[in-house]
Amino acid sequence: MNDRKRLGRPRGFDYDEALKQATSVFWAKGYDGASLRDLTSAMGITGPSMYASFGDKRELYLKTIDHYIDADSCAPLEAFETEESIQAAIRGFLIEVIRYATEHESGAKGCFLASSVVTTVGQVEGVAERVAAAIEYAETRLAARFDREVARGTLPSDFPSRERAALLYDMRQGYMFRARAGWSREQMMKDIEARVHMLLSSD
Amino acid sequence: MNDRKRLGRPRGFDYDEALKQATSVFWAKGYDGASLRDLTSAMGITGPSMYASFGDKRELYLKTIDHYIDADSCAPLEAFETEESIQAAIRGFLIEVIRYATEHESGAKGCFLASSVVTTVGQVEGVAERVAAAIEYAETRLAARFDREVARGTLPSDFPSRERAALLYDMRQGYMFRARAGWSREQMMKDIEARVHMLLSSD
DNA sequence: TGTTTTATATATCGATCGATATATAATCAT
DNA sequence: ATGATTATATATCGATCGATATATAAAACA
Repeated sequence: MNDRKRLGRPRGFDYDEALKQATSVFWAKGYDGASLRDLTSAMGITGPSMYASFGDKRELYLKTIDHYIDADSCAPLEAFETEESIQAAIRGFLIEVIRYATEHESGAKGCFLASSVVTTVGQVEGVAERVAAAIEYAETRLAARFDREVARGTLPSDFPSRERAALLYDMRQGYMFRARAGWSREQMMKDIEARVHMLLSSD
Repeated sequence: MNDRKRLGRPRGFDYDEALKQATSVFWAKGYDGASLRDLTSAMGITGPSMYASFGDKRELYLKTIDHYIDADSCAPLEAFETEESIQAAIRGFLIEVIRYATEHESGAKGCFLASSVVTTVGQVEGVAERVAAAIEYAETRLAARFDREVARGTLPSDFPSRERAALLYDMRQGYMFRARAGWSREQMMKDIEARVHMLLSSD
């Protein structure tokens, strides 16, 4: 169906890279605060190219959200899934969350979804369901590892996986919010061990 | 110094009520998304009256944030401080948070700070320190009651009050985020009891 | 009553907004 | 080479943005 070579003049910029730059602008300035001039300037393309490749401003915005969910916020989840013990997994997740919240390459603090996109729910059609899906997706992956530990016998058979996954995700949201308010990495790293312990407590 | 009667024509609108309406508009549309026409229309005043009474758009925005922190988000904290037992206090706090997140009179979901203001950190001068102060204020009040319970002997002497207060606040942020994404009151009420228990766990 | 002071109402400012019409450039198909 | 197709560049559209100049209305002071 889709040949590698398409008809007509090929585009002179990298689609995903442009989307990434647009994400940074939306992240830093918000949906309405990001003007088309801000966006196209950061993307390195002209207005008409943006409209031709991405649709209008709203469609570009939704594409940045989808791209972000797919590609940008996975390090904590991957740490959670690959660390050897469940303790190390939780610790790794929280450390990566804090690192991400405070040291993102774009210079923005927090999380695109939690710090910017959340404002446009109810204002930009299509946003609410994407945010809800992102929560559901992350919690499912978190709960899955807890379930695997239960199956392996390293967690008790009545361990409330889904409940603890939700709590872990709430901790993530808390860190994102604090980072946005200017909290430092060091401030947030302090009670990680206590949180690891609490997330695994049986009683 | 300030006589009750001031010189000149008295203003024809209620200052705090206008501020409250402005808050709703900023909450629903964000800082840049809220136009002066949106704002003045909701406030029931004309443009020049807004500028005369509140300054410019940015100053109005900061005033809505201050007013919101002072007056609008206290129900959960008050429940936390007035309930008889510490268990009931935590339960009451979480229930009030969920109610607030899903049933605010303005129709907006979530929390003004967590769902809108957070986007404008780094964009509108004066916002970051206000958000940080709001976190600090809430956590201090939460930790204070834990400390009181320790003093009363209803919590162990090594109970980590500040740490648990922070976790309780993170739960709040999680609920606000979920509410913004469209989660229902019922969905969020499910694991309250488990959370009450976990927040008080000693081991 | 007249002066001063503050608030409101009308009208409108220049700047910027998102979006596009038009023309040109670069590729594939024939 | 020629036509079809897609991307880019320039210029600019009407609408709306935040903000204000001017004139009028309503109060306290003299």
